[in-house]
Amino acid sequence: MEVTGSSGGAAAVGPCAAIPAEHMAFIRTVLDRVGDKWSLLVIAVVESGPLRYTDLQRQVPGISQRMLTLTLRQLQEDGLITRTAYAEVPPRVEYALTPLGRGLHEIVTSLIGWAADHHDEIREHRARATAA
Amino acid sequence: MEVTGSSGGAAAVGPCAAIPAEHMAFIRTVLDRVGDKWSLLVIAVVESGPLRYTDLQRQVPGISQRMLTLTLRQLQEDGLITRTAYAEVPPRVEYALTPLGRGLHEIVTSLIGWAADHHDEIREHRARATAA
DNA sequence: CGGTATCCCCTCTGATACTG
DNA sequence: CAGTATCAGAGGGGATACCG
Repeated sequence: MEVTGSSGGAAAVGPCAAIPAEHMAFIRTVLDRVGDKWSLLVIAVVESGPLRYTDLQRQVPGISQRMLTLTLRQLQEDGLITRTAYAEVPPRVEYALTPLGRGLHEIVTSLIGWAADHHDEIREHRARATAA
Repeated sequence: MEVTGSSGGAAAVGPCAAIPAEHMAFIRTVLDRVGDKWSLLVIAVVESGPLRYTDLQRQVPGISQRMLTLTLRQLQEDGLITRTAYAEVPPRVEYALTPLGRGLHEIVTSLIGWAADHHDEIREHRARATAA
Protein backbone atom coordinates (compact mmCIF):
# COMPACT_ATOMS: atom_id res chain seq x y z
CA MET A 1 0.00 0.00 0.00
CA GLU A 2 1.99 2.91 -1.23
CA VAL A 3 0.66 5.95 0.44
CA THR A 4 -0.51 8.90 -1.49
CA GLY A 5 2.48 10.54 -2.91
CA SER A 6 3.17 13.86 -1.33
CA SER A 7 3.44 15.35 -4.75
CA GLY A 8 6.64 17.13 -4.30
CA GLY A 9 5.06 20.25 -2.89
CA ALA A 10 6.01 22.17 0.16
CA ALA A 11 5.52 19.64 2.96
CA ALA A 12 7.82 22.12 4.58
CA VAL A 13 7.32 20.93 8.12
CA GLY A 14 7.75 17.38 6.92
CA PRO A 15 4.97 14.97 6.17
CA CYS A 16 4.54 14.17 9.81
CA ALA A 17 6.37 15.62 12.73
CA ALA A 18 6.41 12.46 14.77
CA ILE A 19 6.49 9.77 12.11
CA PRO A 20 8.97 9.64 9.28
CA ALA A 21 7.17 9.01 6.04
CA GLU A 22 9.36 6.03 5.29
CA HIS A 23 8.08 4.29 8.41
CA MET A 24 4.44 5.06 7.75
CA ALA A 25 3.94 2.13 5.45
CA PHE A 26 5.31 -0.37 7.90
CA ILE A 27 3.50 1.19 10.80
CA ARG A 28 0.33 0.62 8.85
CA THR A 29 1.06 -3.07 8.45
CA VAL A 30 1.66 -3.43 12.18
CA LEU A 31 -1.40 -1.39 13.01
CA ASP A 32 -3.42 -3.50 10.66
CA ARG A 33 -2.37 -6.61 12.50
CA VAL A 34 -2.90 -5.00 15.87
CA GLY A 35 -6.13 -3.59 14.61
CA ASP A 36 -7.83 -6.79 13.65
CA LYS A 37 -10.57 -7.80 15.93
CA TRP A 38 -8.84 -10.48 17.96
CA SER A 39 -5.04 -10.27 17.89
CA LEU A 40 -4.60 -8.05 20.91
CA LEU A 41 -7.01 -10.08 22.96
CA VAL A 42 -5.26 -13.31 22.07
CA ILE A 43 -1.90 -11.81 22.93
CA ALA A 44 -3.26 -10.55 26.21
CA VAL A 45 -4.59 -13.95 27.10
CA VAL A 46 -1.85 -16.25 25.89
CA GLU A 47 0.54 -14.63 28.32
CA SER A 48 -0.74 -16.69 31.19
CA GLY A 49 1.36 -19.60 30.06
CA PRO A 50 1.32 -22.14 27.27
CA LEU A 51 -2.33 -22.53 26.44
CA ARG A 52 -4.18 -25.11 24.42
CA TYR A 53 -6.48 -24.27 21.58
CA THR A 54 -9.56 -24.94 23.61
CA ASP A 55 -8.33 -22.88 26.53
CA LEU A 56 -7.84 -19.92 24.27
CA GLN A 57 -11.27 -20.33 22.84
CA ARG A 58 -12.68 -20.37 26.33
CA GLN A 59 -10.71 -17.38 27.54
CA VAL A 60 -11.37 -15.13 24.60
CA PRO A 61 -15.10 -14.67 24.82
CA GLY A 62 -16.96 -14.68 21.59
CA ILE A 63 -14.21 -15.77 19.27
CA SER A 64 -15.15 -18.31 16.65
CA GLN A 65 -13.03 -21.31 15.73
CA ARG A 66 -12.35 -19.78 12.39
CA MET A 67 -11.07 -16.52 13.78
CA LEU A 68 -9.09 -18.15 16.52
CA THR A 69 -7.30 -20.34 14.00
CA LEU A 70 -6.69 -17.45 11.63
CA THR A 71 -5.48 -15.14 14.35
CA LEU A 72 -3.15 -17.74 15.80
CA ARG A 73 -1.69 -18.42 12.41
CA GLN A 74 -1.07 -14.75 11.74
CA LEU A 75 0.57 -14.21 15.08
CA GLN A 76 2.69 -17.24 14.50
CA GLU A 77 3.76 -16.03 11.08
CA ASP A 78 4.77 -12.74 12.61
CA GLY A 79 6.88 -14.59 15.13
CA LEU A 80 4.83 -13.44 18.09
CA ILE A 81 3.70 -16.82 19.31
CA THR A 82 4.86 -20.41 19.02
CA ARG A 83 2.77 -23.40 18.18
CA THR A 84 3.79 -26.73 19.62
CA ALA A 85 1.94 -29.87 18.62
CA TYR A 86 2.36 -33.06 20.65
CA ALA A 87 1.83 -36.28 18.78
CA GLU A 88 -0.49 -37.80 21.32
CA VAL A 89 -3.96 -39.15 21.49
CA PRO A 90 -5.95 -37.09 22.00
CA PRO A 91 -3.99 -34.40 20.17
CA ARG A 92 -2.56 -31.56 22.19
CA VAL A 93 -1.34 -28.23 20.84
CA GLU A 94 0.08 -25.47 22.94
CA TYR A 95 0.54 -21.82 22.14
CA ALA A 96 2.94 -19.49 23.91
CA LEU A 97 4.44 -16.05 23.48
CA THR A 98 7.86 -15.72 21.91
CA PRO A 99 10.27 -13.14 23.34
CA LEU A 100 9.17 -10.85 20.55
CA GLY A 101 5.57 -11.45 21.48
CA ARG A 102 6.30 -10.68 25.10
CA GLY A 103 7.51 -7.26 24.08
CA LEU A 104 4.22 -6.55 22.37
CA HIS A 105 2.37 -8.07 25.25
CA GLU A 106 3.75 -5.45 27.58
CA ILE A 107 2.31 -2.73 25.43
CA VAL A 108 -0.97 -4.53 25.12
CA THR A 109 -1.01 -4.75 28.87
CA SER A 110 -0.59 -1.02 29.26
CA LEU A 111 -3.30 -0.49 26.70
CA ILE A 112 -5.69 -2.73 28.57
CA GLY A 113 -4.64 -1.14 31.81
CA TRP A 114 -5.32 2.26 30.35
CA ALA A 115 -8.70 1.11 29.09
CA ALA A 116 -9.60 -0.20 32.50
CA ASP A 117 -8.36 2.90 34.28
CA HIS A 118 -10.37 5.24 32.13
CA HIS A 119 -13.33 2.99 31.67
CA ASP A 120 -15.71 5.30 33.45
CA GLU A 121 -14.35 8.46 31.98
CA ILE A 122 -14.82 7.23 28.43
CA ARG A 123 -18.19 5.72 29.12
CA GLU A 124 -19.34 9.02 30.53
CA HIS A 125 -18.10 10.92 27.50
CA ARG A 126 -19.82 8.54 25.15
CA ALA A 127 -23.07 8.78 27.07
CA ARG A 128 -22.98 12.53 27.00
CA ALA A 129 -22.21 12.57 23.30
CA THR A 130 -25.07 10.22 22.56
CA ALA A 131 -27.48 12.17 24.69
CA ALA A 132 -26.65 15.40 22.94
CA MET B 1 -7.12 -2.48 37.59
CA GLU B 2 -3.42 -3.11 37.56
CA VAL B 3 -2.62 -5.83 35.13
CA THR B 4 1.07 -5.30 34.81
CA GLY B 5 2.42 -7.38 37.60
CA SER B 6 0.53 -10.51 36.76
CA SER B 7 3.31 -12.33 34.93
CA GLY B 8 4.35 -15.62 36.27
CA GLY B 9 1.22 -16.26 38.20
CA ALA B 10 1.12 -19.93 37.43
CA ALA B 11 -2.23 -21.29 38.46
CA ALA B 12 -4.71 -18.49 38.08
CA VAL B 13 -7.52 -20.63 36.88
CA GLY B 14 -10.81 -18.93 36.30
CA PRO B 15 -12.16 -17.68 33.00
CA CYS B 16 -9.17 -15.51 32.27
CA ALA B 17 -6.11 -15.08 34.40
CA ALA B 18 -5.26 -11.54 33.45
CA ILE B 19 -8.62 -10.11 32.56
CA PRO B 20 -11.68 -10.28 34.74
CA ALA B 21 -14.62 -11.39 32.70
CA GLU B 22 -16.60 -8.36 33.75
CA HIS B 23 -14.05 -6.09 32.12
CA MET B 24 -13.83 -8.08 28.92
CA ALA B 25 -16.82 -6.42 27.38
CA PHE B 26 -15.49 -2.95 27.92
CA ILE B 27 -12.01 -3.88 26.82
CA ARG B 28 -13.61 -5.03 23.60
CA THR B 29 -15.22 -1.67 23.04
CA VAL B 30 -11.90 0.10 23.57
CA LEU B 31 -10.08 -2.37 21.39
CA ASP B 32 -12.68 -1.91 18.71
CA ARG B 33 -12.03 1.79 18.72
CA VAL B 34 -8.30 1.32 18.80
CA GLY B 35 -8.64 -1.33 16.19
CA ASP B 36 -10.29 0.67 13.51
CA LYS B 37 -8.09 1.54 10.65
CA TRP B 38 -7.29 5.14 11.44
CA SER B 39 -7.79 6.06 15.10
CA LEU B 40 -4.31 5.25 16.28
CA LEU B 41 -2.73 7.03 13.38
CA VAL B 42 -4.80 10.13 13.99
CA ILE B 43 -3.94 10.08 17.66
CA ALA B 44 -0.29 9.67 16.83
CA VAL B 45 -0.38 12.62 14.50
CA VAL B 46 -2.61 15.05 16.33
CA GLU B 47 -0.12 15.15 19.17
CA SER B 48 2.07 17.61 17.35
CA GLY B 49 -0.17 20.44 18.37
CA PRO B 50 -3.62 21.73 17.48
CA LEU B 51 -4.07 20.72 13.88
CA ARG B 52 -6.56 21.77 11.30
CA TYR B 53 -8.66 19.37 9.32
CA THR B 54 -6.56 19.77 6.23
CA ASP B 55 -3.33 19.31 8.13
CA LEU B 56 -4.56 16.03 9.49
CA GLN B 57 -5.59 14.89 6.07
CA ARG B 58 -2.16 15.71 4.78
CA GLN B 59 -0.30 14.05 7.65
CA VAL B 60 -2.26 10.84 7.68
CA PRO B 61 -1.41 9.41 4.31
CA GLY B 62 -4.20 7.76 2.47
CA ILE B 63 -7.11 8.73 4.68
CA SER B 64 -10.25 9.84 2.90
CA GLN B 65 -12.34 12.80 3.93
CA ARG B 66 -15.06 10.51 5.00
CA MET B 67 -12.88 8.42 7.28
CA LEU B 68 -11.09 11.41 8.70
CA THR B 69 -14.39 13.00 9.64
CA LEU B 70 -15.76 9.79 11.10
CA THR B 71 -12.62 9.04 13.04
CA LEU B 72 -12.40 12.53 14.44
CA ARG B 73 -16.00 12.40 15.54
CA GLN B 74 -15.52 9.08 17.30
CA LEU B 75 -12.41 10.25 19.08
CA GLN B 76 -14.20 13.38 20.11
CA GLU B 77 -17.16 11.43 21.45
CA ASP B 78 -14.78 9.34 23.51
CA GLY B 79 -13.27 12.49 24.94
CA LEU B 80 -9.86 11.87 23.43
CA ILE B 81 -9.66 14.96 21.28
CA THR B 82 -11.23 18.38 21.25
CA ARG B 83 -12.73 20.15 18.30
CA THR B 84 -12.60 23.92 18.24
CA ALA B 85 -14.32 25.81 15.47
CA TYR B 86 -13.54 29.47 14.91
CA ALA B 87 -16.27 31.54 13.36
CA GLU B 88 -14.10 33.06 10.72
CA VAL B 89 -13.95 33.31 7.00
CA PRO B 90 -12.53 31.08 5.78
CA PRO B 91 -13.60 28.65 8.48
CA ARG B 92 -10.96 27.23 10.76
CA VAL B 93 -11.30 24.15 12.93
CA GLU B 94 -8.60 22.84 15.18
CA TYR B 95 -8.24 19.45 16.76
CA ALA B 96 -6.11 18.70 19.79
CA LEU B 97 -5.60 15.92 22.30
CA THR B 98 -7.38 16.11 25.62
CA PRO B 99 -5.50 15.04 28.75
CA LEU B 100 -7.25 11.71 28.40
CA GLY B 101 -6.12 11.48 24.81
CA ARG B 102 -2.58 12.26 25.81
CA GLY B 103 -2.58 9.23 28.05
CA LEU B 104 -3.54 7.03 25.15
CA HIS B 105 -1.09 8.81 22.94
CA GLU B 106 1.75 7.67 25.14
CA ILE B 107 0.76 4.08 24.63
CA VAL B 108 0.33 4.59 20.94
CA THR B 109 3.80 6.01 20.88
CA SER B 110 5.25 2.93 22.54
CA LEU B 111 3.35 0.78 20.11
CA ILE B 112 4.75 2.66 17.15
CA GLY B 113 8.16 2.59 18.73
CA TRP B 114 7.89 -1.14 19.19
CA ALA B 115 6.79 -1.54 15.60
CA ALA B 116 9.74 0.45 14.38
CA ASP B 117 12.20 -1.38 16.60
CA HIS B 118 11.10 -4.81 15.49
CA HIS B 119 10.35 -3.89 11.94
CA ASP B 120 13.04 -6.12 10.52
CA GLU B 121 12.44 -8.98 12.85
CA ILE B 122 8.78 -9.21 11.93
CA ARG B 123 9.41 -8.74 8.27
CA GLU B 124 11.89 -11.58 8.34
CA HIS B 125 9.44 -13.86 10.12
CA ARG B 126 6.73 -13.07 7.63
CA ALA B 127 9.04 -13.70 4.72
CA ARG B 128 10.09 -17.05 6.09
CA ALA B 129 6.52 -18.05 6.75
CA THR B 130 5.49 -17.10 3.24
CA ALA B 131 8.40 -18.92 1.71
CA ALA B 132 7.61 -22.10 3.57
C1' DC C 1 -9.03 -32.42 20.47
C1' DG C 2 -7.87 -29.31 17.11
C1' DG C 3 -8.64 -27.97 13.45
C1' DT C 4 -10.63 -27.15 7.73
C1' DA C 5 -13.97 -25.95 4.36
C1' DT C 6 -17.89 -23.48 2.82
C1' DC C 7 -21.42 -20.15 2.60
C1' DC C 8 -22.95 -15.64 3.18
C1' DC C 9 -24.01 -11.32 5.29
C1' DC C 10 -22.91 -6.99 6.83
C1' DT C 11 -19.82 -3.53 8.02
C1' DC C 12 -16.16 -0.87 6.95
C1' DT C 13 -14.05 1.78 3.58
C1' DG C 14 -13.06 4.46 -0.61
C1' DA C 15 -14.57 7.34 -4.58
C1' DT C 16 -17.23 10.84 -6.11
C1' DA C 17 -20.12 14.75 -5.92
C1' DC C 18 -22.06 18.45 -3.54
C1' DT C 19 -22.61 22.41 0.36
C1' DG C 20 -22.28 26.23 4.17
C1' DC D 1 -11.78 25.45 4.38
C1' DA D 2 -14.29 21.93 6.41
C1' DG D 3 -17.12 19.22 5.96
C1' DT D 4 -21.92 16.13 4.30
C1' DA D 5 -24.43 12.80 1.21
C1' DT D 6 -24.74 8.89 -1.48
C1' DC D 7 -23.34 4.80 -3.76
C1' DA D 8 -20.75 0.63 -4.59
C1' DG D 9 -17.27 -2.94 -3.70
C1' DA D 10 -14.24 -5.91 -0.87
C1' DG D 11 -13.45 -8.65 2.60
C1' DG D 12 -13.64 -9.39 7.56
C1' DG D 13 -15.96 -12.28 10.34
C1' DG D 14 -19.87 -15.45 12.09
C1' DA D 15 -22.51 -19.92 11.59
C1' DT D 16 -22.44 -24.34 10.28
C1' DA D 17 -20.78 -28.75 8.79
C1' DC D 18 -17.19 -31.86 8.33
C1' DC D 19 -12.24 -34.22 8.92
C1' DG D 20 -7.58 -36.55 11.02
